[in-house]
Amino acid sequence: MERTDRAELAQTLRELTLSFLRDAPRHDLSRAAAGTLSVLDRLGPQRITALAEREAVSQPSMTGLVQRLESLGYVERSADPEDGRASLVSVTAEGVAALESRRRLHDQIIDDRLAALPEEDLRALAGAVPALQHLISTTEPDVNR
Amino acid sequence: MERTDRAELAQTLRELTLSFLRDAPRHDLSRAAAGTLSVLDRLGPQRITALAEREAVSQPSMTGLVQRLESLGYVERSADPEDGRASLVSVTAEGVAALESRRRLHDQIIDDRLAALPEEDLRALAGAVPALQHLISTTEPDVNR
DNA sequence: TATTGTTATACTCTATAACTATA
DNA sequence: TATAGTTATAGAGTATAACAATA
Repeated sequence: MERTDRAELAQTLRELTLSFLRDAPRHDLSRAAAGTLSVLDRLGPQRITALAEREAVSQPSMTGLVQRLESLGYVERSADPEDGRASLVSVTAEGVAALESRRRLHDQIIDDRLAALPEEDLRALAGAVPALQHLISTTEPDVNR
Repeated sequence: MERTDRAELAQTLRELTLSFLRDAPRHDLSRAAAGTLSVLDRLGPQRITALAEREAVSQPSMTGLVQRLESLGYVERSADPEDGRASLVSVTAEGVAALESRRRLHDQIIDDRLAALPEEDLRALAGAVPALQHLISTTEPDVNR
């Protein structure tokens, strides 16, 4: 693929991301909140520091986020039996439900937009699904949110 | 296209969006800030109310955003000669430069990820570019940011 | 009266710096 | 000393309600 073609593709993907981003305010969970719940859901209880690194936020930010999620009933905290300094955060059933609700809502918004496209476009997009999935995994081990 | 296939496509696009979204904190301009500068760049001076509607934020939020952009030197305000109540916001050369810098940075981040894909995936994505552009325009008249 | 915009107020989410407790 | 986490503080960015000025 030519370098200029790749640049055009990158630009298109940037525009697509930003166009979907405008829909984000309709959700109740922030990106970091949804990402944190997803990590806890898939990987089990985690320390504050590990969550902060994964979500690319500071440790104090993650402390505050966990406190907000705790007050919403979406996560619980327990002492780490192996390290008296650390605590382990785990997701609750309510947290999993909120996460799935957010995913369904977001999928529905995108699906509504797809429904407006002609069949030809949908075929082209369907053909690109494996490539898109590879692209997702290029730098991002945690995307299923 | 089958409904279930479309749902899978929607899910893939959601995951892609969120994986790119994690790169957003590296930029200095917020989504609303970048979108506002882009509108001013392409459409010329606009009223606060028009900008608020376009960016889907409240009028007071846009007032605050414009004040911050003004203090950064990215926009200027002048009186509307046709309506004493209104003011017109316009982008400065510094604002355009900041906008373009942000676009280049984001495109580069995405391009770096594309560079890691095999040629086969790139071909599939290239074939989906027209469809992606149509998808961008389904609900979003302002995406070139 | 209706519209344009600002101010007042509050909450979320982010950051850095300073601190406490444990390793 | 180093690490895990919290608290203190500040700023960006969002909202609603109340207000001033103009149409």
